[in-house]
Amino acid sequence: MPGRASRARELEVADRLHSAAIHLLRRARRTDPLTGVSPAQLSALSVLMSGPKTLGELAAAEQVRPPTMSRLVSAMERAGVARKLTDRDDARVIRVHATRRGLRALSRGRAMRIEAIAGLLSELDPDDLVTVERAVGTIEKILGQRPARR
Amino acid sequence: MPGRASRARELEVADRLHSAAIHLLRRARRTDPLTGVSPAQLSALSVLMSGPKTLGELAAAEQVRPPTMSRLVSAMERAGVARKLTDRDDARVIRVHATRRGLRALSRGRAMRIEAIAGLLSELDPDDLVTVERAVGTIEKILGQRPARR
DNA sequence: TGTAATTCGTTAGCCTTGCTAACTAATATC
DNA sequence: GATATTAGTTAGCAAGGCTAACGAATTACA
Repeated sequence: MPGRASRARELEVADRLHSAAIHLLRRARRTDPLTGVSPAQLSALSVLMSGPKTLGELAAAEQVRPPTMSRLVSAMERAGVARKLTDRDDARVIRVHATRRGLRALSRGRAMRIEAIAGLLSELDPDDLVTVERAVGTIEKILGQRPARR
Repeated sequence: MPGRASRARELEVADRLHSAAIHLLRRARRTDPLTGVSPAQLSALSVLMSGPKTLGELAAAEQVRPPTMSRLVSAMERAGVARKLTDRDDARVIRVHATRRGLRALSRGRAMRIEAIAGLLSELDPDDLVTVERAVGTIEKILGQRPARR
């Protein structure tokens, strides 16, 4: 059983990990305005990439409330990056599709973010890159263990 | 000189790092509504923990524009978590201090986020924790942050 | 079958937090 | 002493989060 010392270690690493994640994402987001599509829209589009979703599913995937997603999707439709279609079997349900234009914007925006982070990583020597890669795998693992809930 | 292969590696790691950071922060943010202090205020307070900063320094540290920080600090002052003092030697300069109450709010609110992340880390075996710790140090380095607390 | 409960999404209205442009006040420079 | 620069503020806009309250569609069931 882990004792007090490892608990303190976990807290300290958690603190720094938290901070690093915040600052990393801030850095990555700097390129977003160049896409013409907002960060929230890009994020929603990335969910839609795997296929149409109902509005509620999309809200759950993005961990926002239905009204927030409703407004976001309306804006996306106005921007021409998504379309709303009423479900054939249940007229309460709205199915949201990414348009071709939306998918193009997604890959453009995403590429810029990834590019920004990759640019930072290119400053690392190979050993450090391996360390980061392993840590990411580890974090993916612990995030996957407890499914998102709300 | 690094070749094509390492470039591709960097892009792949960047992609996964980006995604991991997003999901990690989503998880951490779930506790925010319980704090009573807004996320932006919490983040600014954490910078002030190491001592007073000028408004400009604070804006730079938080990677926001001066007007954004100006308004945030005013709100923090109204909320009693920070105070603004004019510099003795240069009357243009505002020095921002965290109040005792601000520091208490910081430890309360931040503790919950850190707690959430530490809870995830506690599922790791010691080797994996070491890997994450080293990777965080690496990322701090390329972001140009102090490896110290935040 | 007809009424009541539930579900899905929207509308309205609020708050926080980004931004730029344009300003004031203070300091530095020449 | 005039001018330029610097620090911060004000005003006004937009995005994106929330809750409360609502309408429409569907489901459950007496």
